[in-house]
Amino acid sequence: MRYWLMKSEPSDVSIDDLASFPNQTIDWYGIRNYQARNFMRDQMMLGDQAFFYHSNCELPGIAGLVEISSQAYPDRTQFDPKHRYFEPKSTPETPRWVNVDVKLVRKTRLLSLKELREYPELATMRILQRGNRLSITPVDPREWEFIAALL
DNA sequence: GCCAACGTTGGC
DNA sequence: GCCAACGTTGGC
Repeated sequence: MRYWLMKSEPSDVSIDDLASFPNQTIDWYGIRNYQARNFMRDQMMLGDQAFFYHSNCELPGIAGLVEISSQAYPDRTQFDPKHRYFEPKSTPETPRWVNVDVKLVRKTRLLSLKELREYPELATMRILQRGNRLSITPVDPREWEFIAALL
């Protein structure tokens, strides 16, 4: 089992939005970065755990715990010409983008980015590195345990 | 809204 | 295959 951190803009999908969805589950659509796609396609397994992270908002930080509840499959939004995530180069036979399903485990307190930066134990986390933009990143098990104990 | 950092595109 | 230009991300 692996651990992950997955960013979402709360103006798009917040932790409270996720809690309100059927089965408290969402298809993690809209990933248009090859590295993040490959994580979902090649490494994510059913039952993997992830932090749900609020990004690009007033108070960025970890907002909840989620788990991976499906294998990767083609992202529906790439086929919809009217969708902002439309991908003209994708066909149903050769889809370029995939997503997994993500299910809420529980909402947590907001563990802010500012607080995350205060712990030397977390200094090597990808999310804390300068210029980091990757929206899905692996989390080291030791970092996972450390953060989980703070929530 | 600013802007640094990064990923992608496309001409050559 | 290089790399300049461009678009996006995301903290502040």
